[in-house]
Amino acid sequence: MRNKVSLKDIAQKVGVSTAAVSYALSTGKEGKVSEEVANRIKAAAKELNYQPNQIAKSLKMGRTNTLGLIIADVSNPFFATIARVVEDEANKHGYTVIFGSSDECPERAWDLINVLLNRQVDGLIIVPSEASEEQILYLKDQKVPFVLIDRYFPEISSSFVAINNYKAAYDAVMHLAKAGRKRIGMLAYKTSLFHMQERKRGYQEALRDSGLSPDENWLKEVRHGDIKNEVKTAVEEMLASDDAIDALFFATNTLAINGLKYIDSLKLKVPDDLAIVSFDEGEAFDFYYCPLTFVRQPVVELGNKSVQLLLAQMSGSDGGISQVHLDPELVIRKSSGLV
Amino acid sequence: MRNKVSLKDIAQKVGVSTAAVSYALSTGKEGKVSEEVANRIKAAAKELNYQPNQIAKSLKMGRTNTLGLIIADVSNPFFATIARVVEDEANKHGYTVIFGSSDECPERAWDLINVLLNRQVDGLIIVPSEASEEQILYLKDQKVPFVLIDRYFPEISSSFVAINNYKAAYDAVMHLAKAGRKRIGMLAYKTSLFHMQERKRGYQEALRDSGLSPDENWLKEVRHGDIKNEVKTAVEEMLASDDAIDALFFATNTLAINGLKYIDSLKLKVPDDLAIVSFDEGEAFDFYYCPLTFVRQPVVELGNKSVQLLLAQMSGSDGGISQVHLDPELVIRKSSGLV
DNA sequence: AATATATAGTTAATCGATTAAATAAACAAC
DNA sequence: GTTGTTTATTTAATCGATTAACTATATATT
Repeated sequence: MRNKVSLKDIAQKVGVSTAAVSYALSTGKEGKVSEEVANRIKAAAKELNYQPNQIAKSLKMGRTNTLGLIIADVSNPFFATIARVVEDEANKHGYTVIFGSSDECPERAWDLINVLLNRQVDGLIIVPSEASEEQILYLKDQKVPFVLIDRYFPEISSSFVAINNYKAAYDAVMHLAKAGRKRIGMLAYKTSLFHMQERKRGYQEALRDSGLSPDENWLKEVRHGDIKNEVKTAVEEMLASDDAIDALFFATNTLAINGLKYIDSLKLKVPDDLAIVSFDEGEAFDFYYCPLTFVRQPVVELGNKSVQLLLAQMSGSDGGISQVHLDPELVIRKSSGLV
Repeated sequence: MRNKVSLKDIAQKVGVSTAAVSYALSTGKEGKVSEEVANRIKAAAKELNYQPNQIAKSLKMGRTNTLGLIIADVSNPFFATIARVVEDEANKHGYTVIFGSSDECPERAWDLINVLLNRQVDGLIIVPSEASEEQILYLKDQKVPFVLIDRYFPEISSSFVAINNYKAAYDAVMHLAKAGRKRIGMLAYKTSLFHMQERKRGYQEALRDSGLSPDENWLKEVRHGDIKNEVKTAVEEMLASDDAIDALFFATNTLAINGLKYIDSLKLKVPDDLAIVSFDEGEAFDFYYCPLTFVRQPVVELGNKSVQLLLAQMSGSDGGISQVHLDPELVIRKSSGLV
């Protein structure tokens, strides 16, 4: 079909062995062939438009120069951006990225891991989904180089790049408290994943430290399935209780989008009726009438760092574990009612 | 490091040749080994957790079960969705997708094509960028199976899946005319790409057919570089002229986002001061105060069809060319001022 | 001149899976 | 009992590139 040109063809044309061709074309092997022959080989390679077969090279070398990336949800711009950043950074280092989305489903993540390992990726970057601990342990056991990103399991020792979720949530809620809000609600995902636990812990500690006694009705959790309706019900309840919330902290961008749509439908005004702080930004928020205060995650740094850690781990003899925490930034705008 | 288990290991364990193992484990070769030995082999494979090395398989078979996808811009949700759909559909057929973004830059597209071909992808799906004709001709010449998507070159005979851009624009502008608008502007990209020419043609014909004499100031084109400022200037001019526009048709979602932000800053009200129709939808529009009338492209069908055409082309003996035009749909909402 | 040392190139094994062809054993046919 | 056929299994070549080990010159050293 194509790419008929192999080392053999060049060798034949020039009248040398394939070994000579290989030496001549690979950098760093200069001494092996005379300059004159090397030039003839290079000329022939160019003339025939030789493109090396990476598959053959990979088989021989045991490396594919490919990284696998498993994100939790492509349709979420946060992860989509991570994917893009990881790809760029990997390319910069001569690596190709193959990626897939687990859609928060551990079975799908297993499939992806197998597909990627069968394709001999040199390493993996993973946003782990719930109940995927055994996958991580498996990778450790198999000594596959990998780095977790965005999320990790505190009880499993592994390399990861994540943000300080506790601090992010704490600062966000503290900010609402300082803005004079007394009844601050939080909308989170129902998951055992550590990053979400940390966000909830940050929320709770901030309430405590502000001298606000939390109402259990103020912290609602929704499942991944039918987000739209669950969010609606949750917000409804937070607003319906005797002491309805006067501020709401969204634990993720998807929660914020769904929550705000419902809040708008109630004709509630942000920030007067309800102050808002969200996790993450998003193009979607650009048209929201009230500029949102939000927790900005250092997505680019997260992505870049994960690639760098992975490459280091792959080349490093030690195979050491590095755990990186990056600090998010609270971007204060109108929706929190202070500016 | 990992995946130490090869056919050889199983062969050794069971005490047979690697050929026997290969036959026993590949479906469709049932008759080749006795059931008893086959079972022992399968048991050993499971026990050792054998995972076939796809690289070796690819080298031998000359197929990688991988498709390459080159899109024009990952940060554009339209293309991001296409990427996702293509990936899903390809997975369904047992193919993995490696993809990259040309960022509308032909040099980058060349790089990507080479990277993907070196990795022996079995076929390519491409959103061609401007001035990439020679790339397409190269692929034809090399007999690489490929399908263009979203855009194509009418002067080059190749398989593609695209929408009827002329009709989409014609319908959109006709709709504005029927809504009583007399001075309808269009904001497009400055590019020679056929799909954009078609959108402009649709706009112009619709004006003509509505008996509206087009003003040359009403059709503005911006370059990809500094979109934000160019859009601002363009919209400014369309509004400043003696007969300022009373309706505006955006040729893409990115143009719409930038244009609307600027229009909002002018305190113009949609649709009263200015009626709007946009190409494409997007999460970003969900929060726009006035629901937008827009041209909905059948993204899922586009993506699925492109994969199907490619697979057919790859398996097909004829290598025939199929050109598919899908029809977009005008979704009418408030911004065009008719509902 | 004999020996050591570069230099330039080739040979052949290797990576892991597939598969055509060869072989061996079991059984049937006449 | 020789020949033919079926069934089960192995041998060995192959895909394309890399590279250790080897060979054959040419050049340098003593």
